[in-house]
Amino acid sequence: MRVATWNVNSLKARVGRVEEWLADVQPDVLCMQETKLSDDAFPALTFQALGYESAHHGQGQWNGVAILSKVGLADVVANFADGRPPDAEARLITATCAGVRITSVYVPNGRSLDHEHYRYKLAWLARLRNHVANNSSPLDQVIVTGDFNIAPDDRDVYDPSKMIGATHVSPAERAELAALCDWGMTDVLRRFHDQDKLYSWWDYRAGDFHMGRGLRIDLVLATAPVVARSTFSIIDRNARKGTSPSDHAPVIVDLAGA
DNA sequence: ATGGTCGTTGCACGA
Repeated sequence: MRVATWNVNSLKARVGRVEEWLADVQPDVLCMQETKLSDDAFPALTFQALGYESAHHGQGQWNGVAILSKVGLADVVANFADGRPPDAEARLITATCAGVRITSVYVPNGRSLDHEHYRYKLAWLARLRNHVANNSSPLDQVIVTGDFNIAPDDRDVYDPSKMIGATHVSPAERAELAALCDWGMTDVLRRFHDQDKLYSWWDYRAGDFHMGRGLRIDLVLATAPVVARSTFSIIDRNARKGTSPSDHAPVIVDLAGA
C-alpha cells in the first residue's frame, strides 16, 4: 500500500500535474492540501476516472484538504471531531483507508511569531493532538500527514541561521509536534533517511529549488503498527520540476501488506 | 543588491 501527501497549491491550477503524477506514481492513497476549492468545484469525476474515491473538505479560495483512495474510503470526518464548534478554516479531513485511519492536515502557517495567526497555529496544533488522541489509540493504525508548516529539526532547514525568529522552527511549534510524536507517532521518512538537505518545500522565488534552499515541512506521521509495516519512504522532488509545479513536493510511504 | 514567484482576487496579500 502506497500512501502519499502533497500540498498542491491550488488543485484548479494543478489538476493536470496531479493526474500525471497519479498515473506515474500510482499511490493507493493521496492526501492533498491547499486545494483552494469549494466542495462543489472539487474534480471528483477526474479522480474517479483514475480509479480513486475521494473526500474533500474545502472552503473555496483558501485552504482545502482532500483524501483520494483506491483501497476504500470510509467514515469520513471533515474538520475536528471534538464536540467543539468547527474550525472556520478547512484544514483537516479524516477517513479510513484499508484499515488505516488517515488524516490529511494543512497546519496554519503562522506568518510571524508576533502575529495573531501564530497563536492560531499553536492552538490548532494542540487541538489536532486532542483530536487524534480522542479518536484513536497509539496501538491503532493511524497516519496524520500533510503540510505541517513545521521543520522538525535543523537538519530540515537549508540555513538555520536565516530562520532565527521565524515561524516553522520556533520551539513552541516544534514542541507541539514533539508532543504529537510523544503520544505515539513517528516521522516515517526519518526511519529511512538521516541526512540533511531533504526538503519538501522550496520558495518559488530566487531559484530556491535550483539552489537547494528548502524546508522539510510535509510529514507523514504514523503510529507504531503502521511504522512496523513501512518499507520505503521518499520525497518525490521530481514533482517540483518542470512547468507549473506546486511549491511543495509529494512525500511517499510504502507499507507492506494490504 | 537582502530582490527574485506564484496562487488567490481584484489593482493587495498570503505563502
